Amino acid sequence: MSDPAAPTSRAEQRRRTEARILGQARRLFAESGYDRTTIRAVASAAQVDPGLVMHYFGSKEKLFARAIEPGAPPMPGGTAGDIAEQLLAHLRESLVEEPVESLALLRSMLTHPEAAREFRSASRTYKDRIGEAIPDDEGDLRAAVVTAALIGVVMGRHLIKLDHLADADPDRIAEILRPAVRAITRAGE
Amino acid sequence: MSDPAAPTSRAEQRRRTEARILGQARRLFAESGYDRTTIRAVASAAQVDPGLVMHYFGSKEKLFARAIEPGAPPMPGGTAGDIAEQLLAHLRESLVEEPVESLALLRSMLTHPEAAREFRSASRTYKDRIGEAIPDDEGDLRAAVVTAALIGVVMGRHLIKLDHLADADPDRIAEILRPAVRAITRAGE
DNA sequence: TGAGTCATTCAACGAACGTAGAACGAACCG
DNA sequence: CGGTTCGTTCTACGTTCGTTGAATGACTCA
Repeated sequence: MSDPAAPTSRAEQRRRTEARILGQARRLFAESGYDRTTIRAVASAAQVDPGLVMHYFGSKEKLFARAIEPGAPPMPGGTAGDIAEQLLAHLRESLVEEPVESLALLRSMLTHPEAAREFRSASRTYKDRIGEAIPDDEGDLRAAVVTAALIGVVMGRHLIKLDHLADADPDRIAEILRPAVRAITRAGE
Repeated sequence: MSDPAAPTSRAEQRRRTEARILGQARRLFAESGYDRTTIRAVASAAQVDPGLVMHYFGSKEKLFARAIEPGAPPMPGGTAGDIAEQLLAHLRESLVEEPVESLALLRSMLTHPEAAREFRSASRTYKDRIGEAIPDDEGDLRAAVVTAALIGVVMGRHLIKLDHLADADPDRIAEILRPAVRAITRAGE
């Protein structure tokens, strides 16, 4: 079986298998959340033995941690007006395609304490940056409000699949939200 | 029949026990979600045998259904401006005290399919009513957007407990959101 | 008072899960 | 070529859970 076109070295094979497992884990965590996603199901989806998943990732908890690893959300900056536009742009991106790692985290954060902690700390720096740019003595609160509201919209579309929201044009949604986001962040005041 | 000193009739006792179980179930479902709340934990919290919970409610699924039974959310109506104010008033209520039944539903809707279905159908009539009042050819979308955004805020406060949002004054939050809600619902245009 | 209803408990089953460790076989290396 | 590494599978253990059916004992009512 001399196959020059298929360089299946052992290290390479391992990398591929691990990536396949992690990909299926992300997909399943995003679809069903932490508790309802079993190691067995991930292994089966990746066409691998459950024991192998344990061997590579150590535990279900560690597999989950890897699955929701930072997607490095674009840090906003600039004036309040700039930030408002950046928030809307980021929202639009999150609406057009499903950000699998983010959805895995969002799906699980209400039921899995570790996911909740991860999300809180991830959103903290994000919000702080926004809060600084808001010319108001309650900038932090405004930052939290706009963050929560936008997350609600993303969840409503991808996870809850609310009517009219699940299949609407992302540009229209962003358009509708623009004045709202600008109002909350006090852009242009 | 005349037992003034012993208010413990059998029927009465049963009603109380059932109510105690249901109350603890609501609390635990709201705290931990469907999957992480066990029949055993509910029974233990209600100081009762797990078998009794089954005997009274039939199954965990049916217990959950009872726990999230409609809280009859106030149906909005009137002009777009009226509705915006009603939404803000309802939001304020949901921020001051934790609406346990609603939280049980919200906490579980991302991971429990039945809860998701229940939430979608519950929010449907709610959104429809809002959509009708919005003077716009995309009123339905605007209704869905404002609903999702407000849910995000309630979740951010009670379930995720975002900094600055979890302990802020409900009136301030409603105040910050007023122009946003009015913009999305096109109130006063 | 005695038979029967019914609230409640007890013990146990079967399934599913995370996890551990032994075992196999092919790729690697000297 | 022979030994070793290592990717991978197999089998099984212990726990937890939803659920069940029999058993208990106090209340009800004729």
